[in-house]
Amino acid sequence: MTPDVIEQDARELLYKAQGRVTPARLGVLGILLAAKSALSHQEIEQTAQQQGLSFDRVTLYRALDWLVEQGIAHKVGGVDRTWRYNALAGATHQHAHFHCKQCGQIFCLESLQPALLFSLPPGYRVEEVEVNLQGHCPACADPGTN
Amino acid sequence: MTPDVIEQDARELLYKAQGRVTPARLGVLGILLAAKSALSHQEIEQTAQQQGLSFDRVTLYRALDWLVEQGIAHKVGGVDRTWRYNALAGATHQHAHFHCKQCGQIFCLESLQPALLFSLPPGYRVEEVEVNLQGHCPACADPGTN
DNA sequence: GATAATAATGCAACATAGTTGCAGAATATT
DNA sequence: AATATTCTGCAACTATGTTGCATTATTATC
Repeated sequence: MTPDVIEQDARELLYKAQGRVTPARLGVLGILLAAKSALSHQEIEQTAQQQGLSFDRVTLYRALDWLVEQGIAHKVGGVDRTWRYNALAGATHQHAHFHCKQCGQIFCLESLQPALLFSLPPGYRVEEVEVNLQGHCPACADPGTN
Repeated sequence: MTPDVIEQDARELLYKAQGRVTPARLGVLGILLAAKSALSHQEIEQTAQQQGLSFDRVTLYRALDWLVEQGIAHKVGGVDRTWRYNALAGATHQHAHFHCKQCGQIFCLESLQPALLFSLPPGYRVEEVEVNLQGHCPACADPGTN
């Protein structure tokens, strides 16, 4: 995806939601769409700066919250206890996340889902599932293949 | 378990570890041993106050870190992105946690473990697993039975 | 294209979780 | 009882996240 295509995508997504299309939201959503893994607030801020964008820390928090509210982005709790965000392009809400200990990236594992529940003790009513795996991602586990 | 038995247990565990037996460590470990679920730093501090114990916030952090280092306690990341601690009486390290939305308690689910890994994409090397479930615990889901 | 209503932004200040350095106090060892 | 070592408490600090409010930008309407 080229930058312009991403910007266009971001713009469309924002139009569909009820709210205003602002540079901050466009920028943030663009960054999320371009990212291959979930980004922390800090990573987003840095990327924005590299792109010449600049907005307040608070604005970023609010833009992210808003994107999550609108169902455009996804807020995931990583192993380091900070929130990360990614733009879900039609992904289901409940899926596992893999945190690579080496490169630090977080990957969504859409496939790892149904195997979970069958040994749950009786009486528990499960409403949300969070699965965080840690280890080495394919690229870091076996650098030869890339 | 009565308070004295717990204190005795705590004392023994501390003796076995290499380090000093201090009131703070005894108190903290006692609280953890008496708890049915994983406690946050804040909850431990409150409980300690109720018992007439008093130590600095920092001391508590350090005591907890030390207990974790010694393998006496277990540090788990809850859904609210804060750390919680519990004294693991022979429990395996890798098990799921259940966070009750109503009573806020966190339960360890020792049974929920082996079903996890089989649909993982190839290439990932998993070294740690964190499973956080949210919902209603048996007591809150069906108050009649208690 | 200008105007008005509404919504988003920036700033400052605050809240909470957690960390670090260091002097003084407590523990274990002899 | 004296010593070396290790904890503790204090103060200050960092990082993450939140709130209130005045200012600015967006969008719908004219």
